[in-house]
Formats: sequence, structure tokens, C-alpha cells
Amino acid sequence: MSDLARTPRQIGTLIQRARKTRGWTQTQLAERAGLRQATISIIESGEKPAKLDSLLAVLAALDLEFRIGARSKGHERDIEDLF
Amino acid sequence: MSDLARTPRQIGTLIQRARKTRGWTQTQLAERAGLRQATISIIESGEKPAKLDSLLAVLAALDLEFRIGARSKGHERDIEDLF
DNA sequence: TAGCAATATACGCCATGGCGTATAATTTCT
DNA sequence: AGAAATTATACGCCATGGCGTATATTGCTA
Repeated sequence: MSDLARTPRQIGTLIQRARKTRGWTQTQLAERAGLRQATISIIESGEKPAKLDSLLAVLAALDLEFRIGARSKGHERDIEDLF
Repeated sequence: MSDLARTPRQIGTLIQRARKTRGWTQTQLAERAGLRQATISIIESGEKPAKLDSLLAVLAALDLEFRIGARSKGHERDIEDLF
């Protein structure tokens, strides 16, 4: 299954969760993605939209990928409340 | 279901397909997303990675969304060949 | 509590994505 | 075939995301 990624903040939260699930530090993820630790921190915070290439590199490092699908309705409210 | 979106080109192709399915022009999609027609043209060509905010705006206009999921393996080769 | 590890923040610089606006090129329609 | 519609390209400008590098802050462990 896959998780909603409609905003930079949602994307950042998902990336942080996946990183921690693997037991990696931001520094380790940065090395695998070819970015700086500071860039990973900014991406995970979701306060600035990252460059697409950076995101794609981070997802690849985490063995994840973007997918595009129809907007889901009923599920939407639940997720908003959780974040 | 959802489609793979690992590269700017894959993303662009999916966006173009969704736009044509709705019978819209690039100008119409641009208006709905708050961007220029030229920007839509560039996004659909996939030759330059678009800004995340632009992509999110375009997907919203098309009633689509990004999702993040585990990388799929077997399915991968089929898609690469199609594009 | 002290020390170490991890994360957040900082700054000048650079490459870049989108802007306004226009137009060239291609596609579609009559 | 010609006109209209649609898409691709252009240019100077601007805001911005990431860089190198460092450091401040926070969290964790012994």
C-alpha cells in the first residue's frame, strides 16, 4: 500500500518515518542519497518544498517511490487529523 | 490503483495522459493550477524537473495526488519498456 | 552530569524553475 | 489548403533550493 503525499510536510513526515524504521541517521540517509545532512533535515521538516530531484534521490535511497493516483476522499479527513 | 512516478519524464507523461483524458488543453490545465501554459508544456515534456509546489498544484487540478510506497520490483521492467 | 551523537540553523554563493510576454512550430479542424 | 487551436521555445529577471562548511541546539547514553 502507499501513503498520501500531498504536501511537503506529509512527504517529509513519511521520509522521516521510513528513515527511522530503518534505524538510520540523517547523515546516513544523506550519504545514500548524495545530499547533505542539512538538506535531509530541511526535507523532513517540510517547511520548504524540496527539489524534485532531491526527493527522488531520497526515496530511491529508502527503496521507496512516488506513485500518482486518484485523490482519495473518505480517507482524507483521517489523515489530516493524524498529522 | 496508482502509477509509477520515479522520474520527471514518468510524471510528465502521467500528467499529460490525465489531462487528455479530461479533454483539457495545456492552457486550461494551467489556469486551474495557477501556472503558465509554457510551464505545463515543460512539465509534460519531463526534460526538466519541475518544482514540487508546481507539481502538487497540477496534480490537485487534475484531482490526483502523489503517494509514497515501497519500490515495486517485478513490475518495473514492464513499465520501463513501455516508456 | 558530562560527553557524544544527532538534528537544526546559518551564510554567502550558484544553478535553476517559473514568471511575463511573445512568438515559432506543430497539430487539428473545416 | 488554409485557418484556428494547441503546444514548444525564447529571453531577461527573480526567488529559491542546495551547496560547502560550520556551528548551535537537542537528545541520548554511561
